[in-house]
Amino acid sequence: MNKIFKALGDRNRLRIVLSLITKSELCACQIHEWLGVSAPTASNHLNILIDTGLVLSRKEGRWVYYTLNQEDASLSPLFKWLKLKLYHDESLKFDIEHLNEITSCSPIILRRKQRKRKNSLQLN
Amino acid sequence: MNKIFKALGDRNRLRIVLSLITKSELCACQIHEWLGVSAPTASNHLNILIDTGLVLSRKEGRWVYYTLNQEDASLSPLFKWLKLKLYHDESLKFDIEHLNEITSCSPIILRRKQRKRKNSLQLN
DNA sequence: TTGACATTTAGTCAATTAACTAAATATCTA
DNA sequence: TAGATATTTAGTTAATTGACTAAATGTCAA
Repeated sequence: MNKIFKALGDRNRLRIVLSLITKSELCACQIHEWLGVSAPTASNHLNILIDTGLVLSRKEGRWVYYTLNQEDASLSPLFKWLKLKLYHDESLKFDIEHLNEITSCSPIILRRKQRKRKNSLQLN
Repeated sequence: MNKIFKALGDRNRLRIVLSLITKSELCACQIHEWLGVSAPTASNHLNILIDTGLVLSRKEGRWVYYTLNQEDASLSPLFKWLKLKLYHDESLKFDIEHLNEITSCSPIILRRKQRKRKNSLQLN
């Protein structure tokens, strides 16, 4: 149980779980983009969440997709509480709304944009 | 919300909350004795729990008593989940059972015992 | 009123953690 | 098959944290 709280005690890992409550499935690059951290950092957080059993992953070629672990029934009261809290917290709702911009296109298109941005930064 | 998880992410603070789920009210010295940490360390943890709103305190002369914050209704699903988890976790139940030895006498008697122990250690 | 005593505050220190970059791995596609 | 690309692993570093001791605060009781 302590492991679960330790996992959710980090702001970015809590944000990942909240994003999966509202979006049900996201790929690594979407999460990394949304959190605003490097890909390795996001990967590390995701692995910690998987280790605690809060999150499940599914590999599809080069892409990895993440969902909440709905299979573990003992977690559902916790997820329910998180959902409730999310609805009542304006700043969290605002944070989550930015997800829509990222999920409005497919991960492939998102990645193309990310590369473009990176290249234009190198020109400066 | 993140503050709450940060608070419960520490093993000793989670133990305090679990002890208050089973004992409803405990004084600072009982908690300090049970956790097995110094009085200042226990005091610090208790203040963090009060700051998050998870715990309430009541001062009675030199003694300070702590309870769960049952006034905040939004916390009750969380406490309910903790209680459920506690019942299903053998190692936690075992840990909590040691509380009975500490709460089997009044805080005043407990303190007398603590002082006795400390004095006998200084003789060595 | 003085000394004992429950708790808190202040200050220090070692361990943990979360971030980053660089490099490795694995998979797709031209 | 070679190069591009999505993700992970390794290694480094700065910031945070949780523990301790010493000293301060506030309360009781002789």
